[in-house]
Amino acid sequence: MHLVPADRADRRTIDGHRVCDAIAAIGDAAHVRAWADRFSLLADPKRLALLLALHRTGPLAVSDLAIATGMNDPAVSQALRLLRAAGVVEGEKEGRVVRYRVVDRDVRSLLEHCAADVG
Amino acid sequence: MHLVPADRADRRTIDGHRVCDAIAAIGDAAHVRAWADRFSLLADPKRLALLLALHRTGPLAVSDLAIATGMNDPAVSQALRLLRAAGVVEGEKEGRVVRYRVVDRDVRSLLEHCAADVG
DNA sequence: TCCATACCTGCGCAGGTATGCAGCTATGCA
DNA sequence: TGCATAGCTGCATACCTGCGCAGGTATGGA
Repeated sequence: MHLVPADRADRRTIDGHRVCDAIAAIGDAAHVRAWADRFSLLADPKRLALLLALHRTGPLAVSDLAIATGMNDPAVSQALRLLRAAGVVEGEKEGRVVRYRVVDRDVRSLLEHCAADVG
Repeated sequence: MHLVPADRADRRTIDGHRVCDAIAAIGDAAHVRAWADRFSLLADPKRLALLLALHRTGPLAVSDLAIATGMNDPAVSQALRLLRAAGVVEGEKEGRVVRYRVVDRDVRSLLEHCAADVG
């Protein structure tokens, strides 16, 4: 197995075969980037709080989210815009109220995972 | 249940009781922050690649990680310093070679989770 | 002693991102 | 028609973070 790209094939290795294993372990760069982006969305305490609230109590209005998290309305709106653009949440309009919910399967299971150790 | 803090108790709610549910769902602020920090460590493609390599192929030397990921040595070293400070990885020195491995339980299961959908 | 290797650290730059404020659109009600 | 509410957007600022470069420390061998 010669998985080391040509541009760095001349560099000295410590454990030669392990480098190839590592390259195989990392896999596709696009895949890694996609997951990094996903983690990035959860990396902000405000956004994570919003997502936890949405995930565990179901559809919630923007201003209710603002009250629950202590954020102001525009901040909530902007966070939701980001999450909406990434396909993580979706909003349903009912009169002048928009209720959001989490729709991304992977993010949902990550939220489960991080809510699990609360007890 | 009156979980809404005093400083925002006067604000109008859409679904009053759901706000309290949401606050309960979010839980302790320190806990949310801790998880956000964890996600933050995985939010960079380079760091995630390093962690995937370490997690799936076991202890690896710094320069081997550099070759496997295409990063230069200082970049790898700096990323590992961050992860070490957070208690995610640990390095074992053997002569002049330092081999790192992932030691954080939660991060390990997150890595499993994101490696799972590769197939 | 001298040198090469393996790794670490500090510094500065460039790019991204959160945050607050002001203002806008749209809906519902009188 | 007029007004209040729910939500969205744009902009400016400050901050954070990744990244490369130069240089430093420690180990091993000649």
